[in-house]
Amino acid sequence: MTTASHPRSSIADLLRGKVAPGTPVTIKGWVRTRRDSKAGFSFIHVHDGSGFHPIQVVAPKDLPNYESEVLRLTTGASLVVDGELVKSQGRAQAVEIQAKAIQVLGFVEDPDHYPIQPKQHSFEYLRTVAHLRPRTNTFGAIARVRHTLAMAVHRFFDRRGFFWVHTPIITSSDAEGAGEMFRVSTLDLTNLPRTESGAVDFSKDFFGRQANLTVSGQLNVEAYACALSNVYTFGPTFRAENSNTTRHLAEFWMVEPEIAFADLPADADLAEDFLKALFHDLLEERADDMAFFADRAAKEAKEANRPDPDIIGRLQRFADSSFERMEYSEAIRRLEASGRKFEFPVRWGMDLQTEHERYLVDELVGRPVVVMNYPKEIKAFYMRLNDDGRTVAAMDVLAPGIGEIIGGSQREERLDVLDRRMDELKLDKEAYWWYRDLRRYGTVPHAGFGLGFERAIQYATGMGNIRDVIPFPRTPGNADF
RNA sequence: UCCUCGAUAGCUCAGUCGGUAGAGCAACGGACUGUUAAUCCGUGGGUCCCUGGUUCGAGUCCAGGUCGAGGAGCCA
Repeated sequence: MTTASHPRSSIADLLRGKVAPGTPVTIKGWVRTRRDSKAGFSFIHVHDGSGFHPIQVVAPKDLPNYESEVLRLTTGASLVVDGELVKSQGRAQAVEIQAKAIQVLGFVEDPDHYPIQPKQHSFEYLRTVAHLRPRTNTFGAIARVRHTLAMAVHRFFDRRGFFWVHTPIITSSDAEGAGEMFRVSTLDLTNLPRTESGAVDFSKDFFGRQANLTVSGQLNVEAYACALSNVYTFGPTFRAENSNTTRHLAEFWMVEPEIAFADLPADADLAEDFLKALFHDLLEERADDMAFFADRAAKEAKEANRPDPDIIGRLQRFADSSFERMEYSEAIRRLEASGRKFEFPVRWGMDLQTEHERYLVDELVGRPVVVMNYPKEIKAFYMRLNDDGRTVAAMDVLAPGIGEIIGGSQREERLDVLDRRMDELKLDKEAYWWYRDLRRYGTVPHAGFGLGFERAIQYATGMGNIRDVIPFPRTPGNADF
């Protein structure tokens, strides 16, 4: 019996009723649990990742390998089941598979030490077995949700006539201002070439100059927006910050649309439509997984004596209600009028701290808030200077319970103003020669934003730690797997 | 990077006043049952994170270190 010749049914399809009871079927997957009945058969829950739920296989004792193999199956073992889809006599499921033959592909060596047991594990522990954690309910669900959201990103932009631009992973921009960068080099670290003055001679390096991993595709994608009008980039992004939090990764994925002939309000509208479309599609396409996350979050909240976050209702409301728009100056006024004692005192000109964002979103408004037009001192050089001369057309989208999920701006399209800003910040204009060219040759108003993809997944699933919504997380001191 | 907390069986944890190691789950053996992370009985399983110190004696106290988590900052 060769497994390759068997057509394989997806367990999700079988449970969904795509196949009529009485039909012969073959499934392939991994054992979740096994229960034996002395009445003459075993129940095996088999999972193949196609959906949230496993399917129950009934293995009768007259199978030739019942004693020798079926009774030795433990959690994690892989197998092929040939049988018939039948209506279940049990209560917990509509259909099950009456096995005619079971072929074990792989037993679990040393079941006593198999890291994934049919019980609740701590996420902290599962991070140490990142290669096996996708076999759990939670991480399987996250993988499917992640995929669905990624597809929804592409679908949203495609339908609106945006083009996906593959911006480079390796860049030579040395001061994009978005954070510390990882160096890319082929130099021999034990024997570095030196210039006459003793500095490292990067002209001998692979690219003939210093190179780094990208911290943002924005500057590059602007070039394509100034030619194709509506574009976006979606790919990995790298920050060498020593951040140890539940919402930072050294390697994460970012979605960055860029729209030409657009101002900040248009940018905010796009961000709102975009997020709503993502969550709408997610609720529609991954109901089984989302029900699991909602249950989990509800149970967790109950144990901690907190109100149920109501993951699904929250996303539905998110998708149905409009985002609040608020000027930065207005946000400051509201914070000052709150009567709250904040750890960081509120004054115009400061950046909003986590505690301030929480108050605005969770307590004051209760739904997503777009804060717009920040003081220029706390924002990047490329953001468009407003007529008041002291604010720039920047925005942050703050989501309840998670904080900043999107950061964006209208870009400075006036060369003279851009140059003045770069001078103020002592940036090397030569290094940005091509970025400045975009303003010299047929400049247009344009705007864009960046969505932290993992943060969107966190918000959608209620997962507390960003390291648990990416398959193999990279954080300071950790690049295992 | 700063603050706080933690590390004991495969996993989750308990371990009193410093006196030489425990539970639940998992595994293994058995009983029972169209079972549902089944249930019941039994068995095996330990570098108590590392190094040093105090002590007759350290899982427990002290010092240093390693690793992890939560919060803050940076940000997406």
